[in-house]
Amino acid sequence: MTSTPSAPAAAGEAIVDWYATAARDLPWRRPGVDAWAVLVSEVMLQQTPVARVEPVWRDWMARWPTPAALAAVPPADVIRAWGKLGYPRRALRLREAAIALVDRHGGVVPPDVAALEALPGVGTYTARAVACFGYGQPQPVVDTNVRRVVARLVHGRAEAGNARAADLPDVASLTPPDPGRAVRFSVAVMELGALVCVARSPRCAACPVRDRCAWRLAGAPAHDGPARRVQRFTGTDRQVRGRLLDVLRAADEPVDAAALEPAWDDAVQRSRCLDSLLTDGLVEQTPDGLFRLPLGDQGT
DNA sequence: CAGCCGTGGAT
DNA sequence: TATCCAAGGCT
Repeated sequence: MTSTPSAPAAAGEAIVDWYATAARDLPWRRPGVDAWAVLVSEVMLQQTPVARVEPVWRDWMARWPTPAALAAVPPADVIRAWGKLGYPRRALRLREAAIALVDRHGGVVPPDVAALEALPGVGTYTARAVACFGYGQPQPVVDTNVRRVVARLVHGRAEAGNARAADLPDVASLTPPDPGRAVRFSVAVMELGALVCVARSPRCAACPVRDRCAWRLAGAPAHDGPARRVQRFTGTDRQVRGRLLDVLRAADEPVDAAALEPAWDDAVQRSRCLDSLLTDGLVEQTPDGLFRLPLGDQGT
């Protein structure tokens, strides 16, 4: 005897069916892509759009197809290969994760969420994404897209709040019971948020669950809570650090402090940012006081 | 937990 | 031109 599916579960099934027809053909989703390749893609995709990640991911996977391959190269190589994806500390953490995989996991990406979360640069989202997309586990995967879909579809709100533990049960309530469909649901609901239920101008006409969406049924009310503050960039240390790193990425040889002056006029801020880059391990100083991207062991 | 950590395309 | 915001993580 069959029980009537709950309304949320029916919505989840509809989202899985939609994905079968609407999914993008992204390289890290293709058959045969292993968990290491998935992990690299997920770290690169943290706060960086798909279109900018694709070519860099291809380069990385060609150069470093295994954790052991990446673990063997100096930080300077991964910082350069990271290019302009942004947040270059992610590149360092990915290399550190590769080293941890070699040291503690036999050079293999572990399949369990707890072990994944223990890796540098791998948090709640990324650990579950790797377990689900890399190993086919029916894990709830909650990113900014999923939280926005849930906010509208389930709660009738225009925008999601900050990430909370309560997001996981919300997503679980939508997830199909069949394990295979549950895995596809995790990627499907992200895709729905990325392509249809987007932040600025949602394309509700193309939405497979528009008739069940609590937000639309409520008349698509505007966001009522406090507007989430957007981070400034111009003039911040983030910009200055980026400029300094630009100079060092382009330099074949170590450079002196004078070579970094054109990167930013304010000497106080420039110095502070250089210090922070040294602290982060994105820059190192040679014995004679010059600056370069870190060579790690092979620099000595 | 609020603030910080890059970058560039779209609006 | 200014603002938004993009598959988060860390402190």
